[in-house]
Amino acid sequence: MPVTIREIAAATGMSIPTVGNVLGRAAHRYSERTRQRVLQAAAEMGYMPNSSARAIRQGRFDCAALVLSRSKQQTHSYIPNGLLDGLDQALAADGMHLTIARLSDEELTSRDVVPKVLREHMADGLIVNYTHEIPPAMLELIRAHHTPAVWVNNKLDADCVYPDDLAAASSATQRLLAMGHQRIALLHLNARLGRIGTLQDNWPRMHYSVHDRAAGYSEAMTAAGLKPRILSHGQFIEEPDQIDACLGLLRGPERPTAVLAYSENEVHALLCAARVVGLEIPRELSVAAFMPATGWIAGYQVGIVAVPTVEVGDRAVRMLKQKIKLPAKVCKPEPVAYGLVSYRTVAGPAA
Amino acid sequence: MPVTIREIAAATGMSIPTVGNVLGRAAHRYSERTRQRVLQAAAEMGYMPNSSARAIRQGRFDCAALVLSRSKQQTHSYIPNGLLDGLDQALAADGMHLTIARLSDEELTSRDVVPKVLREHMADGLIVNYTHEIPPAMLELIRAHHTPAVWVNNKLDADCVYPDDLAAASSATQRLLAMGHQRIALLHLNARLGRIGTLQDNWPRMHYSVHDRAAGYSEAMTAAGLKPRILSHGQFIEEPDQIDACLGLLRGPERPTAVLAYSENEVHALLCAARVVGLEIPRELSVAAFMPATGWIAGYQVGIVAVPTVEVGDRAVRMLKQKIKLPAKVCKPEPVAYGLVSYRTVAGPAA
DNA sequence: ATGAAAGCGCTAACAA
DNA sequence: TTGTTAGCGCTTTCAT
Repeated sequence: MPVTIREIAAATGMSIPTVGNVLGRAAHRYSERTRQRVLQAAAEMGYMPNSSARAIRQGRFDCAALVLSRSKQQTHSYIPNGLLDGLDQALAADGMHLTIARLSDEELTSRDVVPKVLREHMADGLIVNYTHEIPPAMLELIRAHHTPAVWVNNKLDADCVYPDDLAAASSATQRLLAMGHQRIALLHLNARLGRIGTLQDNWPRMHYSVHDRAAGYSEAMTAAGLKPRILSHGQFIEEPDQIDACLGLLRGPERPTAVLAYSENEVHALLCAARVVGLEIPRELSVAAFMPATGWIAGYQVGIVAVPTVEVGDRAVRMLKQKIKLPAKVCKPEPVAYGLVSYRTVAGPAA
Repeated sequence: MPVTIREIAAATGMSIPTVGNVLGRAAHRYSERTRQRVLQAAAEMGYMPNSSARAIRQGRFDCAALVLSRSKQQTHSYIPNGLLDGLDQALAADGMHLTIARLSDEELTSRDVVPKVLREHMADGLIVNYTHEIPPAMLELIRAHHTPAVWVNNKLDADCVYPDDLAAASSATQRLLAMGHQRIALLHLNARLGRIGTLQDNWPRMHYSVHDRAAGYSEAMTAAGLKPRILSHGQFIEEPDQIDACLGLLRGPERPTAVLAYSENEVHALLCAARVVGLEIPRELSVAAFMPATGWIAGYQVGIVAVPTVEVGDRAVRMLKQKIKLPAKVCKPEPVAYGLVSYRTVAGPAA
């Protein structure tokens, strides 16, 4: 049986509100003696406030719910650690906490299996991390919930926070150009996100970063008077033999001196191919990848274009707090600039 | 303003309990007409039950909290998708949901920064996923919370659920032996988990699987009259050049015909080295790794010893539910058997 | 089959 | 400085 303020009141001979106030935000109104007695009794008895009782009284839950899609294919959660950190930190600043709801796409179509978090009222706002195109049933659910919602990692008309991949790809390319590289390739082998297409494609569409990273890269190359070179599954590679594809790139004519990889996934194959061909990194080949944090891959600490996951979480919570205050508020989409670019496998091209 | 049963009562002319009962578990006690009116009004007005109100009335939150350590180094959350799935599913079966609390080790030492989830009363139980050794401050916090707790992915004296790495390593090795392999090596290059040591080492210790996978493998090899061969950072490899280490293994005397990799991490380097040496997989080299799910690495779909993450989540929740019912109950540690072993990069040794 | 009354734990008025 | 009263939204008696 958990301890309540009533029991502390009984134990100390104080009234219930006195105990509540001392343990709450009005401790200063009471005498030192009373405070001590109450605090000591609370500590001894192991008191912890019941957050539901408070929630009901104050009319808010001090809670945000993170809504996630459920992907059967991926080994790890598509929640980068940084996102959780950013969310958690920003929420904790206002005494809020995070609750989780995962939905599989199947659940969304069959109406009765709606997860509890969306069926009941238990959060002041929703953070929706839906990396593919949002299924219509999902949108409807969120709307019907009448709870402020902010979308992360997705570009929408409003109320979203996402990494600015367009700008990041462009500036990363510019950096490589500034170092003297001319033959820079963009590598995107991972086919799981779906084929490259346009916004008219059927759901699930690819993540916006597929397009934006390619576009940012191309723009920077074109601006420098160079021809973009994108090695991308669905465009040039038919078979999923990634190492062979990379070998082709590194052995073919006009071997690139620098490669920008769409994600960690490409790096494995690329580093392997470089080793087979006998290229020294970074002297003969610079490698950089879009990743949330630095990581050692096959012995290399790979240069990264650092996806600003923490900041996305932080900004999403800030936006959500605004919307909780002013439920009618519609927020402009917020692209988040990529952070410092770290380049351990990157150098100028060999002379 | 969210809709309450009082407003539905006003709109339909029914009493508050009538509405509450119809929308709750006692709908059968009312006439068809009443039920229809109430349900329709609720639907039209967009009613959703307030879970805090219910929680306070019923004396339980229908909520479990997942307590996580915060690791600065890892790119992805150390929550395998499967764990979340298992937890979520088992909780949803009883109308429960999941809340998250992340603690950094720094927070644990300074007393006042205790996360809300551990400071307040908001869950009926705790699922603690602490992959390193549990810091004493943490244990104390959990104990002081007086809430049933189950530990996952860790071996403790009681109340824990963890993958049975010992048995899995042994049986995976036996399988390879049964296929005709004799020169089987265990590869563990990842140094991040800390050096291999004994239980007397200082915190943070390595994860138990480091020891158990090695032990299970060694046991099976020894039982077959073969000498175990463990290539492990801190034992033979001084520098973190993983590819070179793997090249050494594959080029050295007594080249193994099969390699059991501690995790995905080792596979990158190993596959790369195999390519450099020119070994055909799986004909000349079989590769299997301990991983939660199959994944393509550098173009290969790697054989796995499948970490039973879903089942761990499921079992943890079951155990927690028992402990919620009988708070005094102490549960025996539950090793979870590894699931079906899938082997796409594995075959018998070349004759 | 339905409603009246009471109460969960906490907090916000207000009174003393 | 402290206690009294009332009420958040919902559920559970117990009458009617």
